[in-house]
Order: sequence, then C-alpha cells, then structure tokens
Amino acid sequence: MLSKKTKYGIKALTFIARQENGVKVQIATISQAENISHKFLESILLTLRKSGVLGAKKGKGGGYYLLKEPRDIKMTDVIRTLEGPIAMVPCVSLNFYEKCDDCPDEEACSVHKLMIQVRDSTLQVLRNTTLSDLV
Amino acid sequence: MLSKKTKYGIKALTFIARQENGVKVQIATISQAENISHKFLESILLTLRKSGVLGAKKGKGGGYYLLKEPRDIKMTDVIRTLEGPIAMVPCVSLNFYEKCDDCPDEEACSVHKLMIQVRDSTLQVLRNTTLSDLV
DNA sequence: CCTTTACCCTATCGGATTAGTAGGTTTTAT
DNA sequence: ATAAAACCTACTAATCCGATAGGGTAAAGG
Repeated sequence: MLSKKTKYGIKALTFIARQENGVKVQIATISQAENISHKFLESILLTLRKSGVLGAKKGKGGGYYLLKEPRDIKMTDVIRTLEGPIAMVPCVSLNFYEKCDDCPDEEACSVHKLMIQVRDSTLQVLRNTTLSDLV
Repeated sequence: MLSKKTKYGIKALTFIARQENGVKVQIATISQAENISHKFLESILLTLRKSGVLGAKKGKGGGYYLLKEPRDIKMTDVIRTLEGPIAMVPCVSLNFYEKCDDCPDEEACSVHKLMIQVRDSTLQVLRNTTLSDLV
C-alpha cells in the first residue's frame, strides 16, 4: 500500500510543476488545493527539498519550486525518497537490500524469484515515467 | 511491503507443490522446513483452504494438499487471498476498489494515473506466473 | 470405544509504523 | 519592526502486524 506521505508528495510535486516556470508555491496553497494537512505536507516538502528535487525560499513571498525540469524528475527517485524501497521484499531491493533472516538460500526461494519479476516490471514503469507525464 | 503472511503462504504452497501428486503435508513439516511459526502458519493454511486452493484432511495421517494443478494456481489469486489488493492505492484496485476521500476527481489525479500503470504491469507478471513456475 | 493426531477457531498482546498535532525558531520582504 | 513564510523537534493517537495462548472439533488407528 502506498503511504499518504508518498501520495501527497506526488500530488504536491504535480501541483508545483503546473506553475509558470520558477514561480514559488506556498505550503498553504497546496494544502488547500489538494486537501492535505498543512503540517503533514510541510514535513513532506522538507524531505523533498533535502533530496534535491525542490528548492525553497524562506520569508515573505517565499515558497517551493522545482530544481529540475519536470521531464528530468523520475518517479523512481521520488518514490525511493518518500516511500523507501520499491521492491516488495528487502531481499530483492536494489537500493535497500537486506537479507531475509528466515531464508537460508535466496536462489532457492520461490518468493524471491517471484518478487524479482514484480520489481523489474514496476521499475520499468517508474523509470520511464517522469513528472512531466503526470501534469 | 509484502506481509509475512503472504510470504509464508507462497513458501508453503511451493513446498506442498513439490510433493508427489496428492501426498498430504502436515503443518509441522512445513513449519520446521521453512522456519515459520507453527501457529501462524496454521492460520495461513486455513485461509488458503477456505479460498479453495488447498484441501485438508484431519486425523492421523492427515494434512494439506493442492486442489488444483500447480500450473492452474495463479499468483494473482494467492496474493489477493492473503495480502488483499494488488494495487498500491484503493482507487485503482480492480477487486477492492474504494474511492479516495481526499480526491475530488480521479481522472485528474496524477497519483491515480501513475498507479494504474504500476498495477497493470504488476498484474501482467502475477497473472502469467503460476505455482508451477516457482517450484 | 478411546486415544491420538491434526485441523479449526477466538482472543489477546507487544512492537512498529503511520498520520497527524503542537509549539517554537529562523529567515526574508516590506 | 512586523508579518509571513519555511524550518525543526518532539509528541501522540490510532492502526496494523506477527506472534502467542488455549482450547474445541473431527477423523483415523487400535
């Protein structure tokens, strides 16, 4: 299940991407337009800023803006930042790999085999979808 | 993230599918071989029996066995039974559809658009993978 | 019949995670 | 100076997950 954090994050990015080039958007604006709790959204945008997707300007007239072109913002990056691993099981994750403690032999594991395929097909979609495809 | 319930369920089904045709397998046998809590596994196999994938026989010499050929057991069915929806968001789920309460217009929602694509690519894998592909 | 074996069912619980809340700090424009 | 906006830290209520406990019920062998 996709967390609300990720869901809201994608919605917010889409909202910002729809603005004229470089126009700054306040948290409150997005919060109202998309029905998102102001404080919760605040923490999400902060995370996205730290990951390098968004820039922010403090003070009056401040707000958030994209640091890259929408077509250069891949969904893989956004989701890994907000949600964490894309794989459904840590033992098939490329960026967040972890060994299963119950599984002695990964190669022989049926779940492993299946989830690699699911991961690859999901990755293909997310890698080829950018923010510009969603606006 | 895939729950342990689903993970264990798939492992157990694979284990059973590896037996000679029609041989019954006890909970304790799978539990030991796959490092799964006996009681937890019990509840999982019960769910799978109720969904019609497994049959069970009580009493001495009893156990669980497949009701269909491994190649006729699709991963979509197994995962929907144990995990629930395959879609990452209820508003794009085929079998467990639910409207998002924060989203006034699904067609205009960027998350909706993206998650439909993810769902479709995942479905294609799970529909074309059967238990026989995992043994 | 009677004991063993294994399936079936309900209830509970600790820990982790998630979504949201509260309150204050820092920076900027006017 | 003042208002507006992002920034930061900490907390909380609710939910879910994996596991556990304890018994009930049905079937097979002797």
